Amino acid sequence: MGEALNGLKRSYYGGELRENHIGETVTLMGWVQKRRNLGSLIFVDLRDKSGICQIVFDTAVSEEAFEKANSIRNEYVIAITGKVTKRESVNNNLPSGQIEVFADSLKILCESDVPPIHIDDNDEANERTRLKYRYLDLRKPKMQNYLFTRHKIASAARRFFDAEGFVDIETPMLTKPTPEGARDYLVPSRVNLNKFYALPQSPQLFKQLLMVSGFDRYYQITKCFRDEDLRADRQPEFTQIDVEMSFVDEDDVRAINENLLKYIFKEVANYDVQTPLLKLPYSEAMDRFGSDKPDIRFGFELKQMNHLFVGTEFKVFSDTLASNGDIRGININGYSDRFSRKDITKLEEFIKSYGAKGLAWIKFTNGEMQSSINKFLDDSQVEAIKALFEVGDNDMILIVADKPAVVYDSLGALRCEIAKQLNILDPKDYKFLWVTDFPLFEYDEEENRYVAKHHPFTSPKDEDVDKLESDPGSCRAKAYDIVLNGYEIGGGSIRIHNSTVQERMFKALGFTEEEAREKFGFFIDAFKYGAPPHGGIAYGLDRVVMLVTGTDNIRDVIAFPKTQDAKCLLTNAPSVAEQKQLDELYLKLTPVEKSNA
RNA sequence: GGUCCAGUAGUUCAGUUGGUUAGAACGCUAGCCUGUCACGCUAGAGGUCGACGGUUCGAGUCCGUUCUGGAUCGCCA
Repeated sequence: MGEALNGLKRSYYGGELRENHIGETVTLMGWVQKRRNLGSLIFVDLRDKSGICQIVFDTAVSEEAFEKANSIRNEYVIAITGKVTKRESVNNNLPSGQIEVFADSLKILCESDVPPIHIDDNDEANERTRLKYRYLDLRKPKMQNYLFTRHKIASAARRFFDAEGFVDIETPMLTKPTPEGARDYLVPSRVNLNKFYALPQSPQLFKQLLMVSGFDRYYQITKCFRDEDLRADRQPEFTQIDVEMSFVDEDDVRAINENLLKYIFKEVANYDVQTPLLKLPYSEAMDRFGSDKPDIRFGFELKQMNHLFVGTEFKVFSDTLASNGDIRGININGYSDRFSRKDITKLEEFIKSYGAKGLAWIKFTNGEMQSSINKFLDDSQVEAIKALFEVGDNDMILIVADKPAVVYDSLGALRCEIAKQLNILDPKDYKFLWVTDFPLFEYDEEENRYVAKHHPFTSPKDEDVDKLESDPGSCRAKAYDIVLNGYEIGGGSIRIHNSTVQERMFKALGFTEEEAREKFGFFIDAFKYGAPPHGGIAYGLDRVVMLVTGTDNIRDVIAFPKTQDAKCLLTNAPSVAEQKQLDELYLKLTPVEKSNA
């Protein structure tokens, strides 16, 4: 049982006390980090959100108070009143280590069971345990710092947008299922039997309608939901900084967002973002880095080698060329000695997960060349390769031959994997860039049709509008992604604001007129009543926080995250619904063999 | 849907070729201790080795199934 406050007021956060407070009588409240009992002297490390402050109980207090101090344990919630004193022995590891508080009185506000995890940044408890007791895990200073940083980023963004005349407008959480894109989370409607809302994958349509309504500049920091498989950087519900502007083109949107990033990174990380940011067309990003979200903190760029192997005896390469495939390599320049044959075999295993069938290699060490394809290389080829990759000593060329998509995927991932293994990535080195000029469509092999690469409301480049019907594959979009250190932290586009072009777009995507009407009729209609040219962007807030805090786990920056199975280990959601609820919704469950109950 | 990794005390881990009573550190409990801050010293408690099944005289260890968590490919307009 805990004692009541009875009007007692906290006068300071303990971690904020310094030498200038010496002599003051203070009241502190917080959690017991640690008690050290030396017999007739007890030290207590008191923790609150500001940090740690050492409290001392000695024989000057009443015997009763001393006994009480002796009874406290880790994670008890206590309030103490006492005098700030210069320490006899200082602790330079503690910001408040010059002082301590000699306690006169102690209230135990709440006792605590022995916690299942240690409240300490160095605690290495299994994530399962941490998530089950998330409220304890979040007591760790490191975890608190993640969420404080998250708050600072969101808060800086709001200040920036407010100053620039953007309006924060909420859009519905219960909305219309969207046929394109990710799987929706569906919500049954009780008063409209057999009908469903979907949770928004993004406020896309609503923010565009707000532009039609004339709000001119909109932003919202809001949850979005996608029922897809999770990853270390992907959660089923995540937070988007959503932005839309009227009467703008691509450069206008990019310019204001560069200022936003400059402001946030200065405020939160004291980092100066150099603007204007690098702009890389999609085709160049793929060509040089094999990725549309390249990490440009290091080189190892891809080079096409097809012309060097025309007429080669090496069957893998000749077959690749015969089937319009691609042969590309990367030069791991200066690190050849860091990779044994065994290491290269592991790299080969790595790229196989991306569909590549093998990895050819050429090492140049101490003036000598070793290679897995030695017998297929003549002197002129070797010279050409040296020239192409500007080979110096201690270089290693890694080569993949396959369908272009496989070559891009595997080598793009490989250069990042190798940089990671070499430990040459500085997380505090923020390398931003825009990737621009995305293809408008990509071909979906399964559905046998073109699908929108970004979304169906993305405007084609002006010069490509005429190719919507004749050559959709070559249409480029007024779309841009903002990329930071290999992560896509945001993406956006100029939207279609012309209902005729919008209808042509739906047609190109294979929608019949009826389908387009049924799904997006309200949207097409809206654009018949005067829609301004508009465009915007959306950031993944969680990813931005990850990059600023330097964690590679998105769950670290979300207070109550889900597991890979989209479960919440704390609340045990999702769970079985009560029959009464199902009956009200006229929902009937299909028995499944594997019960998750 | 596929591939890979992990699961042993509250926590993190060790556990040899299958062999006696499954160990360590931290944490916890009790006692002692006036300058600790990774306090120290003494004593002690604490285990369904994720679960089920199999092989064996004998299984933490081998085999199968399954559950849980993680990484990743597909997927994520």
